[in-house]
Amino acid sequence: MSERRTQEDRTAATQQALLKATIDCLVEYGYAGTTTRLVADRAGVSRGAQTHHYPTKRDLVGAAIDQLFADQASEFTEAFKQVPQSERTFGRAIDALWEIVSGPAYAATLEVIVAGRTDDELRAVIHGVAAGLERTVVDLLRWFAPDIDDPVTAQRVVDVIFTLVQGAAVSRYGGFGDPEAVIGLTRLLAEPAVAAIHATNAMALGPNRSQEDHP
Amino acid sequence: MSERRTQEDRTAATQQALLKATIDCLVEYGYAGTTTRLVADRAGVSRGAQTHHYPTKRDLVGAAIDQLFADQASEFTEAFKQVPQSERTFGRAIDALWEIVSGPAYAATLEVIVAGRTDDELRAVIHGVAAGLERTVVDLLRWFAPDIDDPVTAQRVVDVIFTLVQGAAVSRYGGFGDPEAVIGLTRLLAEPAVAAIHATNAMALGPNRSQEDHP
DNA sequence: TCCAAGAAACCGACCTGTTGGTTTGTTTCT
DNA sequence: AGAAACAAACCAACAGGTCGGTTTCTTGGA
Repeated sequence: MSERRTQEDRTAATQQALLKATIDCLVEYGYAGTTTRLVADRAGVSRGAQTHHYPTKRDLVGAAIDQLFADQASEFTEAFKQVPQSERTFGRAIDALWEIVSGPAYAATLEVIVAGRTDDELRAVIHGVAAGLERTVVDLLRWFAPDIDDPVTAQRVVDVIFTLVQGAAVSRYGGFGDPEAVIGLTRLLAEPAVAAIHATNAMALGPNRSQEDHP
Repeated sequence: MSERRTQEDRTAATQQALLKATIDCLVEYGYAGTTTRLVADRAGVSRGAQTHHYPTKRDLVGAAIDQLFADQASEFTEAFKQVPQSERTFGRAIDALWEIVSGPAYAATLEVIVAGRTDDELRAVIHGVAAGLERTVVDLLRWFAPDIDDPVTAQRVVDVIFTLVQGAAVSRYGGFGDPEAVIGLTRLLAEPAVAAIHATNAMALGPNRSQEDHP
């Protein structure tokens, strides 16, 4: 019965448990409702251990945000990767996106985004990891639209789609409108919209955003 | 110096001050940071008075939500009404929408929406007033697109636009993407999209949403 | 190989401040 | 006089954070 675990293993285990519990609590009770005690309990970890690994609540939530965004990135990649080659249309991508954004992970994400609105340190953390997640999503979605060569255009299309799906998620939380219908409509219009963007791309968009990231 | 005020005046004044202070606090400190003491202080009202008019925090915030959504409705109407007849294009409407959603009122709204996600009573209040606000916005935007006769289509278009703008607002808070660019693009694509919707409207959208509200 | 000493993980009691809500009393209008 | 609006003291609950002490692993010298 003697299970001798290395220190590294122990820290990894409890930290993992804590972060998972934190994310769960964010989903279930919101940011304010996510107390350190609750997290510790849920993680099956003593409060002392929690404070040892994450001295302050911000440390805890900050680490959880890192994990959360990383998880989301994997979730995206996973969901997209398993779409058969033949079905890689924009509509399908939107479906996948919508499903993910409807899940618990995005609830937690929205929670920290809103919390970050009035918490400078938190916001800094979020903005830091947001860029990475965005890059992942962009790369993935670009994968779904190989016909778009211009990286700027691709970026814009992805932006619009993601923005729309995100807005739909918020609408659902708020009880506005009919998010499902919006998504359905978006799915229908996605491809023609891309064409339209291609058409308007050369003109009228000059002034802003001259610099762009390049591989 | 004796200013004799009627009871009715007094209650109206302090309640008004409290609700305004509540909304301000929501904007500045978020839902969790909006404590009853803070609100009372900011309203220049004793805590006793506050508890007299709104015995519980939920009563306070609930009333504030009513006011908030009513304010938003007026703000929308106001902003839209003062757009000259000649400029009533969808693009212009989107600009107005974006400006409003970038303002403090929407920050407070998002705050309570997210809070409502994990607070049943709050959510009930929000869902209650959301319908009213939605109706206002729909009516207003329809005003900007008189060529859309079909109420179902009009509703859908408005839904999409509002969803997009809302998503852009959240994106900005989260540090995602380039919300301004998304809005710009939306403005460019709005009119062609309407045409496309008109084209696809007859087909493929049958199954869901057969019933609709009618004037 | 063994074992002492150090480091890291862990534990739970404790402290301080704040929260929402209650209660008791005072002022202002009716 | 009676009711309301208002004021402030008060309370229990709970938050995040600190702290002394215990257990578990690691390490390096005999």
